[in-house]
Amino acid sequence: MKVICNNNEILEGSFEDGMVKSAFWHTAAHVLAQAVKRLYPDTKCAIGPAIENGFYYDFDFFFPFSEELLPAIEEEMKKIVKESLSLQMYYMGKDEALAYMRKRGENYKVEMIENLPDSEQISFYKQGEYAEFCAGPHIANTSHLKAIKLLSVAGAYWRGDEKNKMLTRIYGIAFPKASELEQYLHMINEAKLRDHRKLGKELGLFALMEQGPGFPFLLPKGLILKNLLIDYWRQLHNREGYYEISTPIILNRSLWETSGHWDHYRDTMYTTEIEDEDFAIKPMSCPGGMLVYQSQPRSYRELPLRLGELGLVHRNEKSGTLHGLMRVRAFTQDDAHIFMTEDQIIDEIQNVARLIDEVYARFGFVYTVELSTRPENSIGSDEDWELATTALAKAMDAINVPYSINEGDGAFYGPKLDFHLRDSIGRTWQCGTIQLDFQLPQRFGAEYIGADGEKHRPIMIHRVLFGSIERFMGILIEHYAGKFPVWLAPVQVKILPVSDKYMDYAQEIANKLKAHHIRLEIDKRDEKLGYKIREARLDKVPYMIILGEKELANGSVSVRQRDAADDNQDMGEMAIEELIAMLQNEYGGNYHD
RNA sequence: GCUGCUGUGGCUCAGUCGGUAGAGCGUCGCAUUGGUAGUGCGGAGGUCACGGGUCCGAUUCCCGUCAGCAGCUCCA
Repeated sequence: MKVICNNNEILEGSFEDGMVKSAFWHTAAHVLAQAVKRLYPDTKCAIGPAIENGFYYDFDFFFPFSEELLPAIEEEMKKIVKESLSLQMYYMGKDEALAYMRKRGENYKVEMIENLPDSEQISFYKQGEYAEFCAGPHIANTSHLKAIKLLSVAGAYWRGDEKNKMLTRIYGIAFPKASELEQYLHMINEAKLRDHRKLGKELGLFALMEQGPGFPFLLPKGLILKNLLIDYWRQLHNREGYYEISTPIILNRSLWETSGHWDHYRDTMYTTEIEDEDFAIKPMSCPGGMLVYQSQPRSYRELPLRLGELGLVHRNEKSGTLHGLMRVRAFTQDDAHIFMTEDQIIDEIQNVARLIDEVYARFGFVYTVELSTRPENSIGSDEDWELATTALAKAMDAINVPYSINEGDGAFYGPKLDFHLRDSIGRTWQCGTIQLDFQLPQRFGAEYIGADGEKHRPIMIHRVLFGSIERFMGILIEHYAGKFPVWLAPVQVKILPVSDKYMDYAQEIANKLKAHHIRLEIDKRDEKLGYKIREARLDKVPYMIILGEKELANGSVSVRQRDAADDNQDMGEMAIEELIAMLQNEYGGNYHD
């Protein structure tokens, strides 16, 4: 496939090549715009790039657009593909380009061109009657776009600013072959099957009720999962020299004014009144941690002082942002605040980064890291920000963890390292974060007595590993597609008696397993074995054991194991001790025992 | 919050071009004591999200509210 770049340079490559793929989808976006202009000439085109999976184009339609129009546009796109239009690349001066776009009434394009430097030669790409100013590259001919599918319609603000007009964004995907498109659509469908909202309901993990939008209910099995994560967390933090604390959920206004939240975070906080005084429900646990630090005089010998807290926080998130367990209004942050001297910064950041890496590795996650720098609406001096940002970068460099820079996305009190995990359809969610903070200790007047007998100001790290335990659970559900490893499975073993004649034996076996803290259920229903197996399989239970005449006579159990292919493997008959040893072996990380 | 779409028994979904609703699964009862992906029969269960309007009559049409879905903005 040929790709045409600026200066009319021609490159040759396959679709699998990232640059070619991007040119391919970018061209598809142009064809989408061309089709829309043919069908609805008065529509204004804004912007239409290639994205990670496919492409989109933002339009300003002169009528209310609805999804039902997509098939017609898709048909028009197919016509354009059949016309086998060659792409031509040429330059225009800024004035000429402006005149061209003004004449066509493309006010969004005009605005974009106006923002370019005066001297710049503006590259245009043209196929057939449709020309668009664009940095390229594009594929050389529309005929390669054999398989096109428009996927969805959504609103998107012009230039991504919610103060601007909302445009209509059309998402699509395209491939050189129909079979590749089919395969892609199949994959999307498979991914949807592991959506944590669907699985959470099917597996009885959590529930969302309209009586509490954004406030998830954890069902018995979901709470087992959460508690297992907490057990694991406590064990790690014990090992790492943290103290666990618990601070109040409601604290008074003056505390939030001191911390700066009242000024910087007010919209997201739930507030209340107690005897005519303003209070707020905590959106973060940091001020509480700060007060614990200050509850007694501190010596440099105590530093670094690591205070962990599983804090239940509430944030008034806008309704449109809520999403299953991933984005909620109440969640448990596995927070910790580390108070330390300046020369302990690098070590402590590295310790936390290693801890995050250890935790994510335990679940088999790959993650990406972003370093977020000073935002506009921030507090503190330039020097402090500079020092803090450099410290975070240095710490990551020292342990060889790659990261990208996210300009201006830091917390209002300091820069941060964010750790992102992926959900089943490729959306990434921030989980872990490490934030360095010089401001809070200052605002609260925190101190410690140094070796020199003088008072000094500590520096503070805010950090979370899971981030939100609820969000982390959501990601785990999708990551494992509900098939939790034995140590995390809410039910590890399901006992299936062949008939109620073997119920006593089932209870006897259950008692033996329970003595080893194995989580189990007995299917006591009056149903046939095949039916019980089917249901146990849908529950994605790692092991089922079958008890009937044969097992009773031999004092044994028959075991079936859930395997990766979502099938069940018959492991045959074994002694109960053998089963327990096997489970304990797989347990590895069970922190109950 | 914004744009678009959706809202029918516990779940998944039919249906009503306006005359107050149905299936499968689940649940309950009875029969069946069954050996590796659904035993048979029977019963219960819904003011069709909520409020208002139009109409002789609204679950169906219109408006509003709430909730959900996709995306945007924001964010753990």
